[in-house]
Amino acid sequence: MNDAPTRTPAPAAPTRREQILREAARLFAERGFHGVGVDEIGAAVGISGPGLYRHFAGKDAMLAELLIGISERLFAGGQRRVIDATSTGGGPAAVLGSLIDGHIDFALDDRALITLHDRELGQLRDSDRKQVRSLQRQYVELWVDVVGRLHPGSGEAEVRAAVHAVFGLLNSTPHLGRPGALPGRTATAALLRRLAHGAFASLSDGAPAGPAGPSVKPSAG
Amino acid sequence: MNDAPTRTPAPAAPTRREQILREAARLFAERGFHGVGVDEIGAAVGISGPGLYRHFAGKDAMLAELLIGISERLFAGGQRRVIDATSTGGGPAAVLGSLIDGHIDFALDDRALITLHDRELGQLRDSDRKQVRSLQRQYVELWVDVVGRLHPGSGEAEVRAAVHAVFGLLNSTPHLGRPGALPGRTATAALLRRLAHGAFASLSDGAPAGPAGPSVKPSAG
DNA sequence: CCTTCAGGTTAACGACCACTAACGCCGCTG
DNA sequence: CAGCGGCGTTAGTGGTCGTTAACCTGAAGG
Repeated sequence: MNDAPTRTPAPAAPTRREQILREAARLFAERGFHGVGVDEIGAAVGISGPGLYRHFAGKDAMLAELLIGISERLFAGGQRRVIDATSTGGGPAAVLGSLIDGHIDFALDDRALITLHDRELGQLRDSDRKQVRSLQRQYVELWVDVVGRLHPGSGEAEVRAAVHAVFGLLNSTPHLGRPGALPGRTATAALLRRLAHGAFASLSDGAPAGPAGPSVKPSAG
Repeated sequence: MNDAPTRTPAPAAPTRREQILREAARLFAERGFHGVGVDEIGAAVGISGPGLYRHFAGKDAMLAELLIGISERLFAGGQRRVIDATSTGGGPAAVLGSLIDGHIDFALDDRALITLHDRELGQLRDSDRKQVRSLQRQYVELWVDVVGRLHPGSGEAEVRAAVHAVFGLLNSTPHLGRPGALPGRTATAALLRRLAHGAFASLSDGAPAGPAGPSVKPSAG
């Protein structure tokens, strides 16, 4: 149905398709899928409007390829890291550390895709959405497995929720893109790493949930 | 609810406006601002299409009122909690605990608004967007102040980034709305509280960033 | 009873937008 | 040179959607 692989499919897909995908991702992340017209996408790569249809079946196809690609890369990378860290004799702590590092790399390198990942899923056709969700679920499972092994005292539902919460933490990178943010990529990565490890560490802490003691009852707004 | 006589003009707008706003928030969060038509919003409250224009100047006005309302409530609530916790003799730890609890309440009670908060900001008119951003900045400042006081060893940029990251963590609630998630609201709140405190605690930990030791060098993705 | 007004209704309009049609240019290959 | 296929162009088309116009209804109020 879709355009056949014109050339070598995998290694060095040349220029235009990737260029279009990158700009489309950026624009979709900035203004939302429905907020961007095909003319804008075309203009962003130097061609105009319907010229895009020589490379993609439609606007939906671009989004689908983006979201499926993200999910695949996330899951494949996570899987690889689990295998590598395990095969080199690392325990669950090492595996989790590698997963965190990998996710941070992804979040820092592909902010636009991170944004799209959980924003425009509803715009996909049913089949594509199912595929993305399946990949997401498998990726989450990698984390739940290792976190559950690290914190046997926590129930699976709790671990799963914690994993999602830490995803939210790591995926916050688009919000800190301000001007004079952190010194650099390395510092940001280090900070996120510490925060993520700190969050997970609280699962087995002896410390209770609320150290604030009295706290202020909210009641009325 | 019926305490106010129906003739009071301005202050207590009765039911319809609020009803429309609630449904609009839900729909916008589900399918995005541009993904929802006015007919759908109208249908959700039992009227059809252009009837909404008796209550709002337009679709944009609904979104603006939603986003400004969220930001105002967030900031006002945070401010109140800082004052209350401080006046009752609480130190920075107590203040931070109260801020966290308040944000969790908000995240659990108004998932749709949390989603809109950082998703549809770009759709606002310039003046409205400025107002929302200003309120957001002031809210962040509340957190940065207290977290900075709790962790004097961290630079301001680092603290700011950590605050944003913890916001991402706490705002992850829309992603755990699955079927058999956590037992209940209380358990979810307790978990989020622990995770947030754990993340902040890592700022002053003696523990270095990467406890995984050797870890797997990622290089290419 | 007649007026007024808030809160609806349906019909229509205008803008926008994804997509298609028809055509042009250019570097191949034979 | 002929022809062809990849890649781009502009003009047009159908559909959707926000918004407005014109009209209706029912309750309050003198």
